[in-house]
Amino acid sequence: MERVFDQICNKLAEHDYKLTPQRKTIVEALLENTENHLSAEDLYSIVKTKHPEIGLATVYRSLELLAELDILQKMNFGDGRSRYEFNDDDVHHHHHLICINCGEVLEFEDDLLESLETAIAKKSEFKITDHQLKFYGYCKKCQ
Amino acid sequence: MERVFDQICNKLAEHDYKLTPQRKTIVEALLENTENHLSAEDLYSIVKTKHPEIGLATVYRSLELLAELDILQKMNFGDGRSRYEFNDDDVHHHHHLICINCGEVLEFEDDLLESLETAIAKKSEFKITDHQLKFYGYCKKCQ
DNA sequence: TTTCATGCAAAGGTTTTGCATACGC
DNA sequence: GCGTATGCAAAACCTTTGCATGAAA
Repeated sequence: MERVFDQICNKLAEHDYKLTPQRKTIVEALLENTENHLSAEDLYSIVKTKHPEIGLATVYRSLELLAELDILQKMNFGDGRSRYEFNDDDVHHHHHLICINCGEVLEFEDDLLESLETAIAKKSEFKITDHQLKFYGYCKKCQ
Repeated sequence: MERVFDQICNKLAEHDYKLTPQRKTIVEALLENTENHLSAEDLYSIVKTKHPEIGLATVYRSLELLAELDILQKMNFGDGRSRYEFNDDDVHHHHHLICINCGEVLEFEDDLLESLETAIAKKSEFKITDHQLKFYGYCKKCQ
């Protein structure tokens, strides 16, 4: 956990950004909720408990910055707000199962897409940097 | 083309909805721009040329209805607005290549995911109804 | 008539922006 | 001090909603 945190600090420093207390608190909140797919507003209320004077704009600006640096991935599950999670480049991608009834989001691991990706890249002449796979359906409870 | 149009009328009728002139014009605009991944606003300005008194709310309501009936699929390419395209249930799914520089969207066909889908469904106890796969990268021009 | 769809305007929700202040090197 | 980051408020943007009008069965 600490190592992840240090990596993030380094990546910020590499690009001449500072790890301000606000940014630090936001990253911590994300690290403590890796399974929750938090929105900006979610993070805002978590961070506010430790740092009551923080502004929502700072949360948005920090998230934008972290996504810019590929530390976070900005996701959209179709509920009108963006959600953020860590972007584990070195680890295999994981994907999402989204319940269209209750909104629950499950994750699953898969590396089947790597070969598909190279095939598509060749055919389309796209230089692919990332992919995102979502399955929609009904979770166990909602069927 | 005409057949597609009739199918849509039938599907509306099945569910006791009328094919009003506004809805008809919207469907026509979508049929004439199947490769363009139109947003509500895009459609609004297209439809306005043929039907100047139409309201933006009507466009949104029609799109919502058509998506509800699974005639359209509401998509999100990460630019803050929803885009709509026909949902060819009988045809194999197609997926999207999105250029993160210029925003161009290419489509590609693939049926590799069907087997993955059934495997995931079994493991997760989700009843999967749909999936969506997006590749992000740089298009030929932007590399 | 009765119902459903529309147009307009207003409201809602999320995200961005402007600007003065505060912070850290 | 100087440049960057912050907080606050306002604005921007997309989408939804309320309501009176209008069309169709």
